[in-house]
Amino acid sequence: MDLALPIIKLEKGSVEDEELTNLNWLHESKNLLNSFGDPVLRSVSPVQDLDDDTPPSPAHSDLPYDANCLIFMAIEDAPSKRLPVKDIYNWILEHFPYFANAPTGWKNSVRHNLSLNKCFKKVDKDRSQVRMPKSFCINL
DNA sequence: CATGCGTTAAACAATA
DNA sequence: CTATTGTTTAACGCAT
Repeated sequence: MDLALPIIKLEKGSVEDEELTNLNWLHESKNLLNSFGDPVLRSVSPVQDLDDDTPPSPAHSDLPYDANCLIFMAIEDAPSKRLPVKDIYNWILEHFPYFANAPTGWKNSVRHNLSLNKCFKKVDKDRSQVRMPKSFCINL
């Protein structure tokens, strides 16, 4: 149990950072949630494109991926590697219709993860730009 | 069987 | 004062 830094579990380390570089699936987005119309949509789609190390049926719950991963992706996708809480919510909502109106309290979970994990760090405006009061970024 | 991890709920301090 | 944001506990369920 050394530890060093558990951070996200990167498979074995031979497939480099797929998650970080594999954000190609969200490229322009915009028409990702275009096939709406049914309240029984399954979502969990943008990812089926990924390799396959995480099949969509780990006996989990309804969540396609861990909140941790979603937050990670959201921040990584950000223009400057940092996002305010509200934008994180927004990012998730825009990419995963699942959260549109299902669970109650997933936002709470997001905040919880942001605070709990060492992977995310809170930063203030520092001496950069004026907009953006506080944001989270990935703590490498 | 015990421990660790992730998720959810909820009680709150701190700010905006 | 209200709403949002941030931190922290505790309780479960599941995997190791």
